[in-house]
Amino acid sequence: MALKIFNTLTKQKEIFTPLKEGRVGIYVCGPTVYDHPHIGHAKSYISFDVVVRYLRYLGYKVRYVQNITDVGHLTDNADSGEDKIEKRAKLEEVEPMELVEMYMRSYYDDMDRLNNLRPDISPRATGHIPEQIDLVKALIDKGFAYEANQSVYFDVSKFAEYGKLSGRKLEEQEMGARIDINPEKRHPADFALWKRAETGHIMKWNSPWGAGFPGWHLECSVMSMRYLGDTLDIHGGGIENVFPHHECEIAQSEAANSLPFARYWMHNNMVTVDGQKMGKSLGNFVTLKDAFKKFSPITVRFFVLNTHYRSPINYSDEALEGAETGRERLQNTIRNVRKRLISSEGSEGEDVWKAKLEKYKGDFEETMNEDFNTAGALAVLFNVTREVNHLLNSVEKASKGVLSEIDSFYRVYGGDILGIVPDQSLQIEEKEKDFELEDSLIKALAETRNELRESKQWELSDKIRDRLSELGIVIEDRKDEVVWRKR
RNA sequence: GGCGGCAUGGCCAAGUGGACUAAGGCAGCGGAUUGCAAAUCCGUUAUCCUGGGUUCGAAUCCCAGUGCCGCCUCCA
Repeated sequence: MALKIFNTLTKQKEIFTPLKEGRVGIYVCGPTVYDHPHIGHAKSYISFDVVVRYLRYLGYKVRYVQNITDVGHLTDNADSGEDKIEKRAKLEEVEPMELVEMYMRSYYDDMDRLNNLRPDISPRATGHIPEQIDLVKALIDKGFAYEANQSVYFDVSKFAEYGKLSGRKLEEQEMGARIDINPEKRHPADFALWKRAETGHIMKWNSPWGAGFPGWHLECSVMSMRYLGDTLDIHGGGIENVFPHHECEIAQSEAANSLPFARYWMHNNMVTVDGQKMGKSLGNFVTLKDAFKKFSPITVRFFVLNTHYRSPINYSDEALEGAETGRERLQNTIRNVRKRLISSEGSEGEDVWKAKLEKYKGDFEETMNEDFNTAGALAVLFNVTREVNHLLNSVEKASKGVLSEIDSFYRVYGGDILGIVPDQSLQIEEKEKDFELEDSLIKALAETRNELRESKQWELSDKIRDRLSELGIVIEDRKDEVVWRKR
């Protein structure tokens, strides 16, 4: 059983083998930090977070690089228009780098809440200007690029394989269909490597061609190769970047050093809202901060993982509510296991459960090995949960041995790999001072209520339960205990 | 105009030639449990967009049609 990855380059699932045994270098296109992250970022970065987590689970030493674009991304298209950062900075009356800091923090803040692990390296485009200039020089020297009026363009006609990722042929494209053809270019499909800074442009650097700034595609080539070598194992990003962004990355990288740029190209599909693509420029995007007001970040994560990364998902309150209920069910069982663990003892039945869980591990790996089928992986978790609930409801008490086997299963498969099971949910909660007070108060009420129940004073005992329910506290009368939880 | 993708129960969503008499979640219904609830468990709800074809056998492959979506401007 081996991990298979759908490679956009070959349009099929391939068995994954890294270039260097035991090590994986992965580069994922990061955000342009000029606004708060939205639900689309969540899908993309949760998907790749799980890819990285699963590769690590399989034993690979992974280096995960995800850039921060803080210059060169223009409003109209890759080669014209205003710099997005500069434009927004003017609007908010701050320095461009101040804006970048602001939204970079916002980005990491949201990603942390989604329980995405931080990349190992988060290089910034502005921190790699000399390297980018070097690559442009190399491309000019090799005849793949030309200077025109202090800008430098990549000559796509010189790179025979241009189009191999996206399946596009230059002659079939309707050039200038949607954007004006830039007269500086020899061929309309040529793309900017370096742009001259027009008067008033703030973010600019000196170069052999005059003051200017790097083209958008350039940073990814430069930074990925700098930290992962000339050939990456995996390059990931959103499907909308296949063309032109990734196609251009391949062209400039492979033209420069005549080596394959990336061995596996992975692209995640898009998030739609009401069936329509969500885009920054369309204005219909849902920011994560808004989503988090209604749903917990882990619910958003669950929602994303419930669909394969290459399928689109439609964001709606109904769908998120469904995800929330499902996630809570899972969480409840895990909490119950952890609660029982504290007071349990012995090890009866441990072997039986080890064998059971072994089977589920097999199921989990089998489905994840099929191009990271996280929806299938969640199904395995629910199948385990059904069986665990049986155990929890049975008359004989589960032993400590069994419960800790189950707990570690959830920690590894629900926690380490899928990231939807908080590490220490119970312990953290119980360490909080407020929690202790809250717990004693509710338990005091529950005791009183139980006395009322014993004397069959249903009206009063129900009133207590209803009042607590109004406050978001759910009371469950189990056979031998009363438990409470927040809704 | 060119390129690509998708269409599975009320909703979401796996599965992509034989163990599918189609996973899992949400919602519903019936039952167990409960003083009533909650939680949990059990049962129940699909022949896979339409029409052809290939095959011993198709949700899964091919052809045609219909519908939806993405890319060819920036976007994760």
